[in-house]
Amino acid sequence: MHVQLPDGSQLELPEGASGLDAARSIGPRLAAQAVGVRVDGDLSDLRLSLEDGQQIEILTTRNGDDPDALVVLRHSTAHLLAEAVRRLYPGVKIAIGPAIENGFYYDFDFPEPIAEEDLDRIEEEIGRELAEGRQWRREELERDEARRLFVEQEEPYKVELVDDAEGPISLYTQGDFTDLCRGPHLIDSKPVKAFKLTGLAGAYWRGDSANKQLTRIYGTAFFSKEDLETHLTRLEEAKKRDHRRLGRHLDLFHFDEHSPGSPFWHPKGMAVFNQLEDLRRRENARRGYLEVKTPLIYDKALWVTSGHWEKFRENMFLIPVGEEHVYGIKPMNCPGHMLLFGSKLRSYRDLPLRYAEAAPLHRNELAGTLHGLTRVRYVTQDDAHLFCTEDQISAELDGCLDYLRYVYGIFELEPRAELSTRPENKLGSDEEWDFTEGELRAALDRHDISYALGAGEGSFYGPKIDLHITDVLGRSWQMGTIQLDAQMPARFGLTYIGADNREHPVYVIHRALLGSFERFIGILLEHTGGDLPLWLAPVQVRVIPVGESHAAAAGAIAEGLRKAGFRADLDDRDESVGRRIRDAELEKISRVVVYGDKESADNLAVRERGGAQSRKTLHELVIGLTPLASPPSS
RNA sequence: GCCGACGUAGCUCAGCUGGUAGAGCACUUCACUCGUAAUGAAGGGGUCCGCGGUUCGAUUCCGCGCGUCGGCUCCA
Repeated sequence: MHVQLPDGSQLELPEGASGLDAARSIGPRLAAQAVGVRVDGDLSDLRLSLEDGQQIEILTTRNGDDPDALVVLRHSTAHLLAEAVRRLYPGVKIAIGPAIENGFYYDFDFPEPIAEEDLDRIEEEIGRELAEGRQWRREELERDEARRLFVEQEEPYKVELVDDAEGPISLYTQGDFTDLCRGPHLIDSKPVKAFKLTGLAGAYWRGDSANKQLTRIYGTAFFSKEDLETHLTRLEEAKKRDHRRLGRHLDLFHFDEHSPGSPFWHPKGMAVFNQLEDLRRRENARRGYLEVKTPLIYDKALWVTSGHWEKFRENMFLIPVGEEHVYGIKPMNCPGHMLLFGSKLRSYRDLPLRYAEAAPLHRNELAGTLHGLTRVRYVTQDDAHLFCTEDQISAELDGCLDYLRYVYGIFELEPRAELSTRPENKLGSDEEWDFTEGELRAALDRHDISYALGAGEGSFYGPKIDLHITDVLGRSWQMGTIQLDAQMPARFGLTYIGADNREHPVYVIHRALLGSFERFIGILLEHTGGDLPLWLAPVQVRVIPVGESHAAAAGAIAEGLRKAGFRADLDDRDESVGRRIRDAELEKISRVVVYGDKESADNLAVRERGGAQSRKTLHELVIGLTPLASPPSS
């Protein structure tokens, strides 16, 4: 038979030859370095037989940048970890241990809890395994045989996995450690040149909080020590861009234990926040949205009607009022907007009706989930509810997606779209969900937006198009969301009078495009490293008088810039010019005007962040900055 | 909420095995009046997260609570 190599050449092999055989026939060095094989684009095990006509690519220890090569390395290292743990901790039960982005983990059920210090001795044990050398053997068993093996080994989690598996079971054995595993794995442990156990965490069996919590050990591995060093350095660099750190250093916001999860916005942070609010308000007005304001607290009865009492109560702050009543602080704007819509009879001529409100929302998020600005209890969404007829749904979705494209384009952010479908605790029938999910899917297709499917991740009242962005530490956050809802308007009995003079059901599109201002600012800080575009920057121009005698004139320049609509300040501290320039750099201020004996309003020394200097009149400075001082228009 | 770690000056952090605390930056004052990334000197500042316990004595050891960090679950 023949297989095709990456350079296009054909390789002749005997029937049933494996990827490893192919590597050997090319050369012994290639075979010695081989870690896996890509067959027709998919990662596969070197031991598996190839078929005639396949395209193959041998992955080796030299493919340190190839995610597939690293997956094999890390997955095998996870097995070494499990072997070490089982030797060191008799009675431990093993669960699963896959490769993940940037590393791997393995979940264990320890008889006694372990602590982070234990990682050192586990690392040493893995080091011993590597010194001895390990070879992996692959075998396939029938399910019954595999089940018997893991029952004998008293590995209940593995037995459960075998029970759920289909077809023959593949096993990998290194040393005296055998694991249920789909593979692929290394041939031997020589390629594991650098590894590190990076963390310890609790993780529920099968990701379900109703199940037992296991202990997860995280680690990473590379084909060279240099690659590991590079990885660790990159992590350190990333931490410097952490929005929580930037928020403190740039004096944007802080948190206090008296109100966990609720940011205190400092004047400079508020300047950023307000710019986003202005963008929202201006663009909403252009697109036919109507600004409203609805109450922050509502009687429990409203939450019962909306379904929040049943589905969302644990996440709500509740206030007892007198003996009889309980009020809930709103975690979402939708119920209030339902009441507003229902406050009078609506005609088809009124639709679509687009209510927008960026009200403060409070969600009692679990303590362990709070995370700087990206997960807060005090949330402000750029929220809107679009009330429309069934016929108007697709046009309204088009409007949302167009708006979405505009707003993310401004920030040069490229979110990943996800279609989140009906969850287990949904309201409404499957037929209704078929319809709403279909509408969202069609809208995404119309706009040629590729998306992942988030099965079961929809809101309890409707499916969603979600937009996700990754933070500086590689964590994915949901930003914007567009949700199509037939449930809530029905629960509120919302209808409109059609041209036929009869009542018809109303649909609602819940949409937030930035998501929340809090999370958006957090992500934006990380993506820009705090170097915000001029229109968002808290201080756009700083004026530095050279000496005391220049303070008044320099102050007038700053004042002139403020009158022209810029956020300008004056640094007349009793410090050297060099010192004040340095501070402006550290504060990431875009433009600095140094004002001394040589300067006048017609001759300013302007320094751009980074060092470029030029001379301009005040007028030229204003004219030059003006286009940068507002976001690109749609 | 769950698992693990951590909590010392405004910030970043030192502080062996118990004897009431330090540095750099920041802040205040004074001198210098300064030209594009740190002028010098002096000074002030701490219920060592909180509450209990052990001890002659607790920042240090133990328990509980609160908060933060890394994960899990959940979510904008």
